[in-house]
Amino acid sequence: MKPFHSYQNPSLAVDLVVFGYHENTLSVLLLNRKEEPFKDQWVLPGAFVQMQETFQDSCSRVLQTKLGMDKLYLEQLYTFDAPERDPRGRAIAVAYYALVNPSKFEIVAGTMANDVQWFDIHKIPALGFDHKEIFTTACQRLRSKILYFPVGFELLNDLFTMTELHELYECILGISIDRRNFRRKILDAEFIINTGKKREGLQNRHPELYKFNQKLKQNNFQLNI
Amino acid sequence: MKPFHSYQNPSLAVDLVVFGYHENTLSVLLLNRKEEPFKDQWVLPGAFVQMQETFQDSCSRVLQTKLGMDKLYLEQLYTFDAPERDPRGRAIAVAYYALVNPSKFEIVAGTMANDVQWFDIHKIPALGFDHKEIFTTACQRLRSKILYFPVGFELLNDLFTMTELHELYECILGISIDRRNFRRKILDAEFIINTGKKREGLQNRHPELYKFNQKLKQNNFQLNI
DNA sequence: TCAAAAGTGTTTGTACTACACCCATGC
DNA sequence: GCATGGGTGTAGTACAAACACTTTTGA
Repeated sequence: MKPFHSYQNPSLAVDLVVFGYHENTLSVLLLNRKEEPFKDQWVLPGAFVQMQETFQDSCSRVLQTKLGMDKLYLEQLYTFDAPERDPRGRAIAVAYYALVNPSKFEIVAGTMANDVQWFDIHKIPALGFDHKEIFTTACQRLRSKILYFPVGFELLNDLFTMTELHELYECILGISIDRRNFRRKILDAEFIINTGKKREGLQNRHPELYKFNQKLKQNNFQLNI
Repeated sequence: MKPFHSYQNPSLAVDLVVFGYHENTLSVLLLNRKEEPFKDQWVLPGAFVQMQETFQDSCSRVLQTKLGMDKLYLEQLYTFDAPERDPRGRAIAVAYYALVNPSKFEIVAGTMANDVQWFDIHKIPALGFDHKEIFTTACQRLRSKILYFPVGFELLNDLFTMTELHELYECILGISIDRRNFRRKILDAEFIINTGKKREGLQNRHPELYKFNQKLKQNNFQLNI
């Protein structure tokens, strides 16, 4: 058995769409490039895949070194292969998306970028490479995923109120959802568990606190919203 | 702007799960390897991605040269990156799945394989590499895709009867579906169009012939079966 | 006692399920 | 005329949509 020929292989990178939710706004993390190509433009964070690394490893490395984050919800999105997507040469991008609670982390620009910032997903600037397309794909995936898997909870605190969850769904889906029907459906789906605790110290009635149901039943629940 | 460093990059291949439907059986195309690793074992067809090729190009090349097929329904599935998946070294596989009407093609083993054959998806042999996992992923994707996109029609002739379509859905989903409800739902979804023609020369009542609706409405229809 | 947000239940309509009969054709 | 498969309709049920009142809290 021979090892691989020393073919030339396309370069291989992971690019990350990191979603964060804060104060009723869904945001994505962008960094401003210090170097050509696309110097001083905003792009998705990413890194070349090292020979011994899994994609997950590469993603963790990006999140850790560039952003000071780690151990997030991470899911492979799609692999982008347009030959002209990188002016430096043939480059394949395996896109992942991550969900973050920004209040748990503090972003750090690192040495490789001018700046790192959260952008409201409705107000993102022009992006370098084909990152606009990757971003759009990620938004679509998130919207469809949230309907059949309790994925949004990564964006919230461990304990959250029904209203917070409701607002998150409205924000991600971009529609308004009847509060009472939403409650019934999300409880029927058994995505969440009532902890019995309440959030204290508010002006109004103290809302019940829920948590994500770790042991959720496997049968592909479809949340018809 | 500098070109890429001469990093060593993982080798990059496409692997194809080619589904065919014939005589009420959903099959997958496997080839028997002539060389190590996994010599004389069955694997999914695949090829290394050339520097100037898109993944689609690579897939077409596989289908054309190894199988004598081309221009099929083709969709990217997932990118597999386990470091040990290929004993020759680090190799990334971008998996695609394809849908074929086997009666339109004749498979050819080519020079690279001992044999190429259709296998009933319920009776596939042990597969080399991580191809079992790729195959399983493809089956799941096909099952979920068929419920919200008229993807199955690629597996049938251009004109087909309602019964043929019904049997195809039962076969792919592995469940039995009420004939009359199926007809109503598939027509409501506007996946297909009645051509007004009938299939002649049968022993029994001549069934109406349908065709795939090219201009189907975009609003993500969910076929609740 | 008032304002603001949280919790709860009912009615209505639509869509899925289950099911049985008639029709067309070739032998 | 009969066997075989193809086409059609309806009653019951379950779930989603629409909607309003009561409760809790702090000020």
